[in-house]
Amino acid sequence: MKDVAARAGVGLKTVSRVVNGEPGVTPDTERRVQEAIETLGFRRNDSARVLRKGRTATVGLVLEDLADPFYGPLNRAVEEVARAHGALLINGSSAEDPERERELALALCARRVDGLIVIPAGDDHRYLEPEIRAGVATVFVDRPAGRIEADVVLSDNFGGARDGVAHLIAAGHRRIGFIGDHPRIHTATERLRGYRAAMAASGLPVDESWVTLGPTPPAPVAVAARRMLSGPEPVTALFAGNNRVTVTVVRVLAAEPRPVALVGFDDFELADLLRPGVSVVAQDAAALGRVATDRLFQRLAGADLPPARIELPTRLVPRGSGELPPAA
Amino acid sequence: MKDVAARAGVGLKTVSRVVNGEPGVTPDTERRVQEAIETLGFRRNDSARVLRKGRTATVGLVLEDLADPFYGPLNRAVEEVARAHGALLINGSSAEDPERERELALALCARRVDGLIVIPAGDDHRYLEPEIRAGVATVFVDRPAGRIEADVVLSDNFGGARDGVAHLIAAGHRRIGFIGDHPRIHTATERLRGYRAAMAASGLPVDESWVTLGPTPPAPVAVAARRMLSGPEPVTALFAGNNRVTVTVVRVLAAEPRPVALVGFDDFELADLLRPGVSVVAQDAAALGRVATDRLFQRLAGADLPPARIELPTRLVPRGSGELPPAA
DNA sequence: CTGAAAGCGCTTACAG
DNA sequence: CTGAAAGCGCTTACAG
Repeated sequence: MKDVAARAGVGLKTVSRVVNGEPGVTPDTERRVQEAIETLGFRRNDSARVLRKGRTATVGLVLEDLADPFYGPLNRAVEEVARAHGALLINGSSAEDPERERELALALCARRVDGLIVIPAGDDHRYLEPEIRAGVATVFVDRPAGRIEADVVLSDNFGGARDGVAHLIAAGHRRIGFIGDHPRIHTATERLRGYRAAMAASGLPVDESWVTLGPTPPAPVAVAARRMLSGPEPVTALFAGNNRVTVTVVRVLAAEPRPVALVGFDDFELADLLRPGVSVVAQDAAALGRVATDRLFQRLAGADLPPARIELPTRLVPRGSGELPPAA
Repeated sequence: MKDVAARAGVGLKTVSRVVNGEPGVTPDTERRVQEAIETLGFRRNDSARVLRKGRTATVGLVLEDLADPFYGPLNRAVEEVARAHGALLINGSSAEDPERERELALALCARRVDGLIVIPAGDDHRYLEPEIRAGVATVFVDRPAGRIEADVVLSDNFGGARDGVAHLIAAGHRRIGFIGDHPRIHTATERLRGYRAAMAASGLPVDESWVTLGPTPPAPVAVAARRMLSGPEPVTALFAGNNRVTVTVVRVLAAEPRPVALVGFDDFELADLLRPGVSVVAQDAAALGRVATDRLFQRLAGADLPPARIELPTRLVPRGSGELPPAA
């Protein structure tokens, strides 16, 4: 910038004005500065700008896995809202590891992101307290923060699971299995709570062998599903606790001799093209991201809001698998 | 940092040493500094650090759509390699708009990312020349750069499509349709070239009504597919030019009275669970991201490499739909 | 082992 | 309409 000023024969401030399109520069001066910028190949350094202005126009997003299709629309929605506010997005995966979540979130804070959106992997977020106090707007999505007061935007996991299980009960099922994520994960326990509530509401007992919470790679989920489907009193329907589980269960059911009813939490592409179509409790991932980021920018705009818990409704989508009657 | 130094009764440089874990500080001094950091809630400002050091330890990624499942694994692979080198990832979607790609790429450069990975939407990247000259390592992925010399990592689009179409021909088809993306997109024309090569190699004529290149939302693709499947001499097989097209074609075929063979470019989840399973030409999206980012960090490490074109092989995955014989 | 001075490239607050 | 001075929060290069 100094070089540009020298070459154009003007002061630093004038170059700054031209670069930022500020008023108060003669057309002639502006032209000279522009020329100098071109010939010198000048490119403004935003780091220096940030250092002076305080704001970075950057939002950080910590999610579980950039490759998980569930987070794609959420990621994109956050980007779109950020873009509408002129901000860029730095994001990274926690890989469901609390320590990695922490490192990533703190690295983003050190870069002075204006705001932080976190899909929590851990259950203790007190490490963010100094950052929040220092002015980093923070919103949690999909799961609540642990041990701190903060905004959270999530789906109605309890109600969605309850409705999905009630749907299976309405189709005549009495022995219904539940396969969900690790109990450390809030959504998993909420959905299990919904399952129990639906069963209780219909006066149905729950045999604890029908319930599994644990890691959701294909192998252990398949084992759990097959176990529930064997023995003298197998379940006649399954409720899958998330999209990863659902896909594995569909694979297991394809190899079963008799039809087994299935409702899954989370919608997924092509669910309607399978035979039978897979009935799901759909949540709106894009809306989660949009609402969270809107909230973030409200805070950045100076709104003095108390920490809120915003719950988005889910939607039951019947497609066939959830309407199958119990096998004789 | 000044406050910390004052409170600990040391110089600025000593605080800097402690914060960065540099040697040459007495344990006692270090303790005093640490205490001051804690009580004052000091957090290092990386913007200032960057301004001084020159490197930002940040990589920028411009892709087409953060929500597209094809790019999820690529995105994650880039992140993992960057993370292994201690760098964070800023990314954004071009939405297949050349102007938006340009804005995004230049915004990333203004933030002084160390390197840039671009999945091109446009076909003229001369706007990046000053940046590359100024030292921004740049690698293109999935599609080559336009009008500049630069590294590019892509799949063997020509060979993959040729093999896929040859596979359909081997099953007995002679009238094969091709539905691909907009001709502005390099992968689309390469795959079409593969289609034509396979047809020519078997001495089969191509009726131009069997070929459509254009936008790939569901509606126009469905129209094109239905058109090819109607009339007195309908195609008996379809080659779908990418995963978006394949999904739509599967939907159209589900409503067709007679079986139509299908091979799609790009693999997708659940392709094996559909009936028939969808045969595809699979490319390794994660490998694309990994190889590109490795190349980027080689450049950042100072390797003096000429611009290269790295082509990754594709793999034909037969699952049923591509092995269907022509309907009688 | 420790620290004072200069500078990274911008913007802010002023003065002319 | 224009510009000189000070400063954002660090690190570098040096001296003690």
